[in-house]
Amino acid sequence: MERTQIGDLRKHIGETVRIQGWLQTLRDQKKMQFLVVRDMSGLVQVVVEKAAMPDEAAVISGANVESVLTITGKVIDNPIVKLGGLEMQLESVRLDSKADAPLPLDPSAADLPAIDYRQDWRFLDLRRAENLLMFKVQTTVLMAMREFWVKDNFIEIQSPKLLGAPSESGAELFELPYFDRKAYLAQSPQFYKQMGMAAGFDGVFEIGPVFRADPSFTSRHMTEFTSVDMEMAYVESHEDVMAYQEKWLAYIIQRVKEAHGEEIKARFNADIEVPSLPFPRITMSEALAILKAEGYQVPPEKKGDIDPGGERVIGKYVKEKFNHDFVFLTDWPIAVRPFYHMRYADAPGITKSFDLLGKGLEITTGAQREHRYEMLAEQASEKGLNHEPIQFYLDFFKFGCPPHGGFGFGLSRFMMILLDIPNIRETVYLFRGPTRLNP
RNA sequence: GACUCCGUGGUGUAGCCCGGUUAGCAUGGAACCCUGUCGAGGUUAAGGUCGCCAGUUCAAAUCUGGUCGGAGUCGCCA
Repeated sequence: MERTQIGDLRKHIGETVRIQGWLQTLRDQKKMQFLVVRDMSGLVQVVVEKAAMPDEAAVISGANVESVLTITGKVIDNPIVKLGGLEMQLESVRLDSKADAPLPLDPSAADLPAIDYRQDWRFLDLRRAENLLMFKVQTTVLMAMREFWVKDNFIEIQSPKLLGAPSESGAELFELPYFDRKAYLAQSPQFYKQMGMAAGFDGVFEIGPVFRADPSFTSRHMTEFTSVDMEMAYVESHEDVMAYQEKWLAYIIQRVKEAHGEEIKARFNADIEVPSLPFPRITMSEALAILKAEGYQVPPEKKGDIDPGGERVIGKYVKEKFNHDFVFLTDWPIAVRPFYHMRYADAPGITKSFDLLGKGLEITTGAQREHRYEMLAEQASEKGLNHEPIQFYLDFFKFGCPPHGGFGFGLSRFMMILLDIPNIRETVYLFRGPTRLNP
């Protein structure tokens, strides 16, 4: 008999079907057994009259909660049953995998253990309905991203994560032995996605891991995370990149709303709203003025940058003033931007760059890139960078490279703001941080 | 790297401020009971020398110092 999804049982009233899943609850009474069985699609109550089937009842009595069962039985419409108004009358049962008792972590318990403990038992934690939904949503997000790009003839790339030389700063690179020399884990696909521009791919994107050796202990940092990166050719300015990104994001959110909006509301109490276009844009000098007017003191050593507290204030300001969850902060001073960001011809102290804040959280950095070899080389020197390790990169711009721009986007940070989840460790399959390498 | 807070049975917590009887509660696990239960219910017993080390004291979960672990904020960023 084929397996029936529990969520589809309503279509099989009166039929005998086969379900497979976890024993979530067992109420073992003198004459009757009531079991709640869970699969990815839902929950169902299964009833057993002990006297009628003593062998089956014995198997069930010996199975602990979270054991995996295969059950056949007849689907009965029964409005008295609180769980979906239907139940299955058991005909046969097979114990496929017995769970030990007690469980270190009960996926259906009302109280949640601390996040550190849950990470130790992540596979059990992931059995929780919230987490299943989280990854269903993430799958939809990733698919929508690809759909949007593929429709626009973007090329998907996989750039190497093993690097031969520290490039940009080097401070946050993980170093590892590589045969008889050293290698480094990529902290960004930045240079390699720009190579796609020089390669004649008009648009490229990459969704893949990046590694940052930052000893950051916050609710929004990881040492390994999934970066969503894109680069597009023939832009006139960073405005073209922002205009693209906001359409892209609105499409993704639209797809999430269609596929999961109601369930997200029920499980996370988060409203999925498709953002209006265009997103508000605020230049950095405006942002600093707004913060001043709001009475927020940016630490003086920030030199034109904004600290996380300031970003939250800007996020709140934009919500109140424009009723918008997103805001582009544009035109950052060169001091706080990398050498490859293009600068304004008429204002060389300002880059044609942006950050995207979602609900006050930084989820993207983007810019038009400097594609003129001489300018780029000069800006690298100005930042005190040795040309030798980045010469392969500078070469991209020596033999014809279209003007271009792009962005990097934090997948898990986006999941945080989408589902109103305060800790990034909740939004990632397995968390990696300075003190977390297992499981 | 800096700072703040936390560390009590498997899990979540009360007690800590104002040291002093068997460290309380909930949940989970075990056994038994229970005309269909549904956050099931009932009874019983079990499970902790209060992260670790040292100190103060007649006496420390409680006060002090150190140490380890965790959470968070900042720096850095996605």
